[in-house]
Amino acid sequence: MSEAGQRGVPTEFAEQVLDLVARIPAGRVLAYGDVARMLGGGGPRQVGAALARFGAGVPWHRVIHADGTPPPGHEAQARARWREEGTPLTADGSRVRMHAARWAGPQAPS
DNA sequence: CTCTTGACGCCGG
DNA sequence: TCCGGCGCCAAGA
Repeated sequence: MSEAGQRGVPTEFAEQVLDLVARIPAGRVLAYGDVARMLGGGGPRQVGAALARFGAGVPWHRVIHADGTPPPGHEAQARARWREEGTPLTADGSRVRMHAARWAGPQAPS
């Protein structure tokens, strides 16, 4: 009841994913594979699965493909948010400049 | 226990 | 630059 869209019970790995994604500063992004590596487990697919099921309460639009493209089924939503937050985008604004927008991690300064 | 699926990533054409 | 195929790992049926 506190959270909507949450199906079933999240695994511990899923909770770690949500926690890290919630810490990503506005205007910055992480790739699914980046999140998996920072948590030190599973793989990019597990991160995507966690966000697909429990990502309703976190800025999931800050987690994208390694090449800077948004997740299927939410391209328009993600692009709109990037524009709002001033995320570094390509000239056409269709994808994120990973090299510039990639968040260093929870320890790195903003 | 086995098979299929999936908000991915990388390489080759 | 775009498209397709293969590899990885865990959850679900």
